Amino acid sequence: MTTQTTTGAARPAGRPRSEKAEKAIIEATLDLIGEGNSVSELSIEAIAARAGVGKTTIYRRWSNKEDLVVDALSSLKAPLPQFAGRSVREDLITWLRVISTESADRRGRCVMNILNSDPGRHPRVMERFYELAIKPRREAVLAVLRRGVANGELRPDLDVDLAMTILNGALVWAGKWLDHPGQMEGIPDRIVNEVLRGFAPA
Amino acid sequence: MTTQTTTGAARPAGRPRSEKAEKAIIEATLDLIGEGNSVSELSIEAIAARAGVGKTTIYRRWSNKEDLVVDALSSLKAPLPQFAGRSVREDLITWLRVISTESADRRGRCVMNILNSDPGRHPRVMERFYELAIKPRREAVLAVLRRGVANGELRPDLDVDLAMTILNGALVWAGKWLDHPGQMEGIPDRIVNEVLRGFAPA
DNA sequence: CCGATACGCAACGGTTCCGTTTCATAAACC
DNA sequence: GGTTTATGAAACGGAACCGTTGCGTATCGG
Repeated sequence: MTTQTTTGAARPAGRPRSEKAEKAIIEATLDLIGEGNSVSELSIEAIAARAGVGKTTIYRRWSNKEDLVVDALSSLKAPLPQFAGRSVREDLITWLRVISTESADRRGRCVMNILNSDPGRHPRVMERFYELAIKPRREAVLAVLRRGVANGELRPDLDVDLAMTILNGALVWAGKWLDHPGQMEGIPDRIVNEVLRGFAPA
Repeated sequence: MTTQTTTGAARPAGRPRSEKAEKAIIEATLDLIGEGNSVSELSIEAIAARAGVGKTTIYRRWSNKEDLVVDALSSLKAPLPQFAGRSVREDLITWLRVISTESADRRGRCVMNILNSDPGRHPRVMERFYELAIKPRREAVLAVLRRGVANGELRPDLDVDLAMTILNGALVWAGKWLDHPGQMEGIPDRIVNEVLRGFAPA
């Protein structure tokens, strides 16, 4: 039994694990996902090489690839979009613009690539990812829609869940079939306008 | 110089290529795609094993994996859905129901898996696939929407392209986030109803 | 300094897949 | 029968990656 001077968990003897290496590994993982690699296509060797790290350093921290990916995705806490609240229309446009804009940076591409991957393939990864990156925002947007139902901006019998599926699905689908990001320019506004008015004449 | 008794292309001497083997190879390829394998994940060895065929037989016909996949997808000519034409609402519901139903069989799953794959990864495959399986149906549905605009069922200033993106995107997105196929039951009807009426009150 | 642990690196044996070659056999034509 | 081509099976060398091990070095606490 050694003398214990500090309270709390005993610090193990020897060289401590490198924070820098850990960051580099997670960054490398996110880079590779952002570049379009599916979870199945990720290889520990590629991650180690990209991070400038030995494979040992990875295996010492994570026992398998999925655990690593789950931890990497945990660093993708997306900030909740700030809704002005002046109108539901405005907030929904803001929401779609946020998605659209974020798809340009690395984190956004990560999110999109994971979203577009087969959910049945890596259930633990998807579950964690959903809780972390999707659910909070989903709740926030649902609140906007419910506010609209409550204050008469939206139909009282609107299915807010389905409404959100329509909005998100439309934007993602649009992004998938446009070659150049520039074409996404006015899409959020146009989608919101069309679905608010409806396709049928007044 | 040999005597030429038949007209047309000279039949080469020797054993002819087996039609059966060719079919088996393509079926095996579609099976594997339908089971969720991306094009990158397909391996010639797995295809050969599944088809009960030697690798030689594959390499003799296709010089690379993409050529094989392109040919395999060519056998997926989706029949155009038959629209009753009584109303645009009805035809759009029919359309979404067709997609939804087809997602259950192997060909449909193939289509969905290819659609959900990264378009930038195998451009030749995607291009061919779009021309073959997407474009014709897209044109047919656009015709339905234009008919609606012309006869007053839809708003005269409706953006039919965007409208179709919204419909398809919503359905695909809904299918992605439902675990059991049974939950898709009334989704097509509900989507069409919501987007025709619009989220805003009349 | 010493013991303990982590580090990057290189190498290991094992697996999967690549694209090619060899082989005995099968199926067409003359 | 003889020629020619295709077939399935097996094996090749090579590549990528797996998860592990050993090595020399670096970095902590005592």
